[in-house]
Amino acid sequence: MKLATWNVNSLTVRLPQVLDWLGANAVDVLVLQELKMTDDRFPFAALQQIGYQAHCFGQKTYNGVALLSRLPATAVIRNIPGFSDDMARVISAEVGGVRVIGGYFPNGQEPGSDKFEYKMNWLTALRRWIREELAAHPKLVLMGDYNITFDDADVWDPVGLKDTIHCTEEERYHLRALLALGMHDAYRLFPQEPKSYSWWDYRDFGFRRNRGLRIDHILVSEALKPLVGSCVIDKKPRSNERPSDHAPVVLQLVEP
DNA sequence: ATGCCTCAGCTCCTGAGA
Repeated sequence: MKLATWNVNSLTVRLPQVLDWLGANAVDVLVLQELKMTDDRFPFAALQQIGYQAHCFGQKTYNGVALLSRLPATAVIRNIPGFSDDMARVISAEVGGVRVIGGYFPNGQEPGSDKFEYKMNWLTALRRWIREELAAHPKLVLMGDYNITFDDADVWDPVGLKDTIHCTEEERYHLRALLALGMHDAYRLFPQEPKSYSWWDYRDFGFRRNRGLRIDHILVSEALKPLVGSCVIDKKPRSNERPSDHAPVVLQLVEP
């Protein structure tokens, strides 16, 4: 079973690239972030034609997430139960015996801002919910655009970007707290090239100079950890014409 | 350089992203 996450930064613009990518990468589940479209514009038909059913949770202009799968997805939940939120950031479902959660974590803008406080509250609510979900569904994957780096290895300029958004101790505390629930950063279960990132700024030739951050993550539960065969960042789509600024991250689960 | 790029929309500028 292959699962992937990709922040597409507008599905309207990126749909052809998503269809191409799915044609070349036979994943079973793909979660998307930053659709930037309402549900009535979601391309169900185009995805169905290439063998994917989809559940979406859209929003005008900002945010918006979706879960695509070959097998039926059941018990679909939108956003974090019990956490009132007017932004569409989370979609989750049961697929092939695995609880799959796709999330577009808040950006946070700047430490000390209202948006940063919202990010902290959102992360606290997420963790409370994930703790419950893990108890009910031991085989769980939490993936998406976390908008947080784990440590300096995830940052192209750890000195210059110290304590800036995505790199603060407060944000990283919440990432480690998810690990403390028994989750594992699938990417770091394997040796990886140094300076591996999942996002590069559009400005100043960020991708060409590999000035990036690793902020898109796949966390797997204890029960799934032994089944993780590989976890890779696919940098190819970042070289497309009109690319998303994020690359897809792909997880391979093997049979037990 | 409170910009550099990209996207959406109350679209020829602004807000937001990261």
